[in-house]
Amino acid sequence: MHYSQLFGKTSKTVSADEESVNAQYLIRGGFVNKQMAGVYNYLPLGLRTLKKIQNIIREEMTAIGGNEILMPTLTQEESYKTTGRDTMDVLFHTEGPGGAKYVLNPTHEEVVTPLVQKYTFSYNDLPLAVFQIQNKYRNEPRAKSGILRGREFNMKDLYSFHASEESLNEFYEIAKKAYHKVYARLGLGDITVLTYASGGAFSRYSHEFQTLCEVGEDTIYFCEKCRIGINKEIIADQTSCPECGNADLVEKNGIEVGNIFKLMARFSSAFGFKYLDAEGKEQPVEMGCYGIGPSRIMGTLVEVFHDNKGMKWPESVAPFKYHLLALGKEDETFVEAEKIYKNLISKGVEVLYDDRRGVTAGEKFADADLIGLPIRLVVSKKTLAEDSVELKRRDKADASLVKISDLL
RNA sequence: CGGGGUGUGGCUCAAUUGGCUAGAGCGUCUGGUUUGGGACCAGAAGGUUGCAGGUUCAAGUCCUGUCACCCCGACCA
Repeated sequence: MHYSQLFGKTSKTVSADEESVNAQYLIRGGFVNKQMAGVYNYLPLGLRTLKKIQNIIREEMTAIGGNEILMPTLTQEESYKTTGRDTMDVLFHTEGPGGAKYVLNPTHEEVVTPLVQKYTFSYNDLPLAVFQIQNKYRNEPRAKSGILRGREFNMKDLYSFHASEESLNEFYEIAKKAYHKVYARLGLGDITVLTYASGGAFSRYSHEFQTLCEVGEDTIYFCEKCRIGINKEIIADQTSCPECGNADLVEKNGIEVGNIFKLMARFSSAFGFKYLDAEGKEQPVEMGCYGIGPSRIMGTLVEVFHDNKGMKWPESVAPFKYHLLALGKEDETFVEAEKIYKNLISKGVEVLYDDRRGVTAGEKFADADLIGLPIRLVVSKKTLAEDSVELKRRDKADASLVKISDLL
C-alpha cells in the first residue's frame, strides 16, 4: 500500500478528553475514528488489524469444530420475552411498521437457540458448535476507555449444544485450550490468565480470560504458582487458588478479554429445545457460550504494547509487516524504493510504503513510530550509496544496513 | 443512573470585572527555500462560539432548559 493512497491520516494531537492510551494512539494513528461515545469507524489500518485478530480467532474456533455462521443484528422483541431478558437495561429497542418491536442483539442466545433447534432432533445431531463474528449492541450507561468498552463492538461468540453435561464439560475444556492458543498467537499469552468468575445460577464458576494490565478495570487475585486468577466479585466465596489451594494471592488489574460460560439448559428450556435420546425419550439440551471481543482485543494490544512514541504491534496482527520509508528529494531514491516495494509485495510480503514527497524525514519517522509496524525499512541517498536499506525493528533501538539483494 | 468537568474554524487551545472587526498554533491551499527525527519564509481560505430561549445599550462570557463529550462511581448474561 502506498501511504499517499491510504485513507486516514495521522495526527499530532488528539482531544485532551481522550485519556485512554488506546483511544489516543488509535485515533492519532488513523486506525479508528470516533463517531460518538462508544461507537467507532474503523479506517483501513484499524480494519486490517481487526481482521487479523478475527482471523486468528476464526482459525482456532474452526479447529475445534466450530461452524461459522452469521446471525442478524435485528431480532424480534418476543424472543427476549421468551427468556425474560426483554427488561435488560442494556437493550437497544427499535420499532418497525405497525408498532412491531425489535431489539439490537447484545448477545445471541435468543437467536442461536431457536435457530439450532430447527435443525436438531436427536442425539445423533449433537454435540454441535456454531460461532459468528459480528457486532453487538449494548446501551452501556457509560461507554469508556476508547474501544475497550463500546456501545457497539465486535464480538466472536461461539455456542455449543450437547446431549449431556459430560459432553458440555468435555467441550468446555477444549474451548478453554483453544482460547489459550488464541491469546498466545495474539502476543498476549504470557500476561493473559484464566480467571474464575461468577457462574450464575447453573454452575459454580464461569471462566474469564484476563490480560494483566495496569489500566484494566477488573480486579483479580492472582496465584503466581498456577497463573490462575480469581475475580474480585467472588473473592468472598473463594479465598484461595481453586487449583492448588494457595491462599497467598496477589491483587492485580486485568482487562477481560474473553469469557466462557456453561449455560446448561437456561436458554434451551426457555425455547423448549429438546432432543430424543437413544430410547426415544425427550431430553434437555445443554449449552455453553464462549465470547471474545476482537475490538476490545485491539484496544488491549495498544494498552499493552506501546511506548511514548506510539504503538508497537505484534507481527501477527500488525496491519502491515514492513514500513518502507523513502527519504530525501532525489528521484532516484523514490524510483529505487518503488522497486523494492514492488519486489517485496510480489513475494507476498505486506508493506506500507511511505512514498510522500516533500515530507521531512522527521515527520516520516514520527509517523512510523506512531503506526508501529514491526519493521521499518529506510531508503535514502545514504543507504543507496551502500546498495542497502536501513532496517530497524520497532521494539529495538538499533538499526542496521542490509544489502538490497539480501533483503529480497 | 449519581457526582465532577468540558463544548469556540478540520484538529489542539486563547479571549481580563459582560465591551471594539472572536485570536494563535497545527493542518489545508499558493509561491519559494529545505530534505536522516514533526524544518523555514511569504501569502490565502476557513467561525451564525453545541442547540433553544432569556437578561442587557451590549453575551463566547450571565441565567434557564436541552443535547453531546470526558473522568470517578454504580451497572456490566
